[in-house]
Amino acid sequence: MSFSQKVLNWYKEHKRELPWRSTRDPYKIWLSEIILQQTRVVQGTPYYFKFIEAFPTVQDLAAAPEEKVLKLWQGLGYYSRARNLHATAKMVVKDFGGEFPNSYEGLKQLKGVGDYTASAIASICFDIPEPVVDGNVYRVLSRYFGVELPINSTKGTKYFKELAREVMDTKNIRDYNQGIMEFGAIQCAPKKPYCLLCPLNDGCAALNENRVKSLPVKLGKTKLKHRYFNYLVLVDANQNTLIEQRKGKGIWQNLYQFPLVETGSIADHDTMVKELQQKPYGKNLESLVLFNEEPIVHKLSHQHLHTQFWILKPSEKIKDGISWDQIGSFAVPVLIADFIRTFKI
DNA sequence: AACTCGGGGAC
DNA sequence: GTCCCAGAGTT
Repeated sequence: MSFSQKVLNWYKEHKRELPWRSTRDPYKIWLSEIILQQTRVVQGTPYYFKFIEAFPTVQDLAAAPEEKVLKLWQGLGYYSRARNLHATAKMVVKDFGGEFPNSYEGLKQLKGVGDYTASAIASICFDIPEPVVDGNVYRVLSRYFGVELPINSTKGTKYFKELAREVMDTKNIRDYNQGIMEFGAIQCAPKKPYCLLCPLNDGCAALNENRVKSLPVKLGKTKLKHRYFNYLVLVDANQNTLIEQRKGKGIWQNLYQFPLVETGSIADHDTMVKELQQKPYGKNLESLVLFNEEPIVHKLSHQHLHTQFWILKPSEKIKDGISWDQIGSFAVPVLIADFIRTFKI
């Protein structure tokens, strides 16, 4: 039996019933694929339901303000996905009459839709024989065919895409593509796959050569940066506070946060007093109190954010502030959301 | 080709 | 602590 036929048989037997598996609606498939980029199914699924409920159609999504899209996306990470999601919805409505492109090349031109996602939508919605190559597929192919090229190298990326194209089932591309990803997620798992009862074990190069543990090969990660954040939590006599929107490049673009002072190391009280001289509200303070004695270390992929929250009581009322109970309506990073949850005025 | 961009779960 | 997740975009 062929590789692809074994994958298809396994999939038929073991596939999970997922909410986007029962439709060919390009809007729903596209939404699910964007949500699931670098995201586990269990983490993304609640967001899929939230978005479908808030925006049943691409027109609804396109008509929404970006802030509402970001608020719904809050907690899922990689927020450029949400911004691109919204931009693409607007483009589909404005330029394409509300219809998604029905070709691989057309789909790839959408913001946030790259090689993988274009192949996924094309195959799942339109039965176009394009192979998907996600993290699961890299793992399955590298093990079964014993490929040692790094999956995140230029040569590796090209090689695996060609290999995936050679072994795919063009007649059942919709099920095959989802099948090989599901197989990688459940059977050919990253750690301790149960090869003993794997239906592909006899032809698996990695298993036969005892290389399962060392495949796939991946190039080294870039190293960690440490940053020191000091958030200024203003609370005036009216229970108003100040927030601002992150602009420009970097993390959390377009999300909200408290005014931020970034320092080169952990800041003490004196340092903050000096820093505050530069702020319009920082010169006349009734009090400046550090909320968390031990810095909170918020961990991102490539950065650790050592964070202190400073509670400021200004002598005068804040202008351009918001009342504290409005704060929940803004999209904020998890770091800020966690603080808001624990801090009671 | 290397870097950036989040958060969470499994181990 | 480490690794990885239905990757894409920028430099």
